[in-house]
Amino acid sequence: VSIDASAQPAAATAPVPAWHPSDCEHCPLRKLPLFQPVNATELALIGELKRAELWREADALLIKEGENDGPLYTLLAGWAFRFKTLGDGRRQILGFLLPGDFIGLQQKMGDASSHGVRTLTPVRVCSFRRDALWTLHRELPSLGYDLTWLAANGEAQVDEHLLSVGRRNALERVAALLLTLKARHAAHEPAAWQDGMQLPLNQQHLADAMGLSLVHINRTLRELAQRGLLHWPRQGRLHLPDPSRLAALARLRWPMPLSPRPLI
Amino acid sequence: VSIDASAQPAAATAPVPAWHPSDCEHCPLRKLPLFQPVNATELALIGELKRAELWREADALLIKEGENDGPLYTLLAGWAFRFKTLGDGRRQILGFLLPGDFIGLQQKMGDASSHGVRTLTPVRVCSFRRDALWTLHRELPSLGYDLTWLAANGEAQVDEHLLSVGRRNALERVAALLLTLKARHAAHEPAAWQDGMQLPLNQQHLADAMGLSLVHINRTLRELAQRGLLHWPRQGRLHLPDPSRLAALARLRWPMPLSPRPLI
DNA sequence: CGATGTATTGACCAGCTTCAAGTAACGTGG
DNA sequence: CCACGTTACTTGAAGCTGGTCAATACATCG
Repeated sequence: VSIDASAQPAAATAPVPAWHPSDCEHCPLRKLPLFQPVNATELALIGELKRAELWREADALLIKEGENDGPLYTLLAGWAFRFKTLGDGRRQILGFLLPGDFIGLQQKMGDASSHGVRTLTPVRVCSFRRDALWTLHRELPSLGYDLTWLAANGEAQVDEHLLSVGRRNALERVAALLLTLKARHAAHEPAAWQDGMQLPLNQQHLADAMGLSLVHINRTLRELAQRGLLHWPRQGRLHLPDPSRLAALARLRWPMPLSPRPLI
Repeated sequence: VSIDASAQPAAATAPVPAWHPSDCEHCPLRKLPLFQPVNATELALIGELKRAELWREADALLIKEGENDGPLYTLLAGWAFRFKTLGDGRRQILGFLLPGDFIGLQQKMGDASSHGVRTLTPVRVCSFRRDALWTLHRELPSLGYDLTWLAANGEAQVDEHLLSVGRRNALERVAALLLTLKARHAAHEPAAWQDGMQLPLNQQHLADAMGLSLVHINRTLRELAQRGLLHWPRQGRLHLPDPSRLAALARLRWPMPLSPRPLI
């Protein structure tokens, strides 16, 4: 996929392009069982609040760390991650963002603490008007409820991640992360199970997500491979031959329950 | 403070006691600048949804891990903490709850992942009706917005915690945690700065929060004390003589900005 | 006074980090 | 088409941070 992102104006300065709310109806994401159905009224309001559909290249900064009035996005295609930085270069990846995830909730709600968002692949996003959060609540409480749901669900995901980093050892951490990503990925491409999944991460990303060093991530991956729990050829697709055994190692429930989520 | 919690019926089975919404107006928490003002309409709705005011003793389980239709509380007085467990006894404390914090948002929003809540001190809580979350959104979107704010703010707090556990060393972690608790505590008792703060935690709690062992927490505290950054006599009040130096050690912004939060 | 929970300290060890070097894959320009 | 630069991955050796085990001190409470 070759994308020239510079041809796209930045979100903040872009003139409002021709946009038809009806495009929302054809959003292929909504057809997935991963997402809750919406009624026509809700769909119409979401369409109204939409400002533009944008492309960004891989490794692009969607939201700057520390920014407190950043943009509001829904990720339509591609992967990204949230992160925080410690000033001397130490970086902690807080979580990964997959299609359908809402981006920027924290930025809009108080300036307390803030994180950055960076793309992992070329990405397509919906950008929303700055006042969308409040409008959604005011006009359609059901969508306001969905926003609370998304925020609470986001916290639950970070909770689980914190459990890993705080109390699991390296093998367990990597097992838990890869299984979680596999489960979330499978909800988008149920067909791709057989030939493994294309993970757009390198070992540095894994290290920064797990609070480990790059070197130790490498050793841990090789250990998992040696135990027959993982095949991940260079630049190739990730295979997890025995998810149940991995889940037992990580003390993780498997299969992982994924409840249908709102898509805004 | 001597409290016999067994004299109070469990929340789920309690008959609705005599309750006057006007009590909400006199809630001493609302007088603190930490909390956003509410108008009469909002106050009335909150009062309506309130079910009871309950006491719990110290070290009581407010919410069981794994429970997915648990109660909904606002913490009125006392401290508590959220935690997750790994099955073989390993426990990760996810965060600490202080008066004004809303408890149980995650439990109500999907069953994905769940955590427990345990009190640190004797505690007074408001319990809400099960459908309060939806009613708040439907009847008063401004309160629905507040709920989203609270959920997003909760995620931001866990984000910061995850940064500590993932990328700070033991000294930095403890410094960051104690400073954060000091800042939050000070918002409730601005007067108590001089003679230190009463922290209702033991070293095991610190260890489980920071992803460290009990022994290493002890050594870290003594190291901080030796550097003159901390005085914490047994069972006594915690003094942080030089918060700025602590903050520099932890690479934390100081003074810590605390924006006014909604109180529901 | 003994029982219990919490804090403290030492000795030893292991998991993980750091440093360093080497290999493989890929894109670019000559 | 090859030389080269760049990036990601791999591996070894050494060392440090933090874990485990175990014993002791201290405090509170019945």
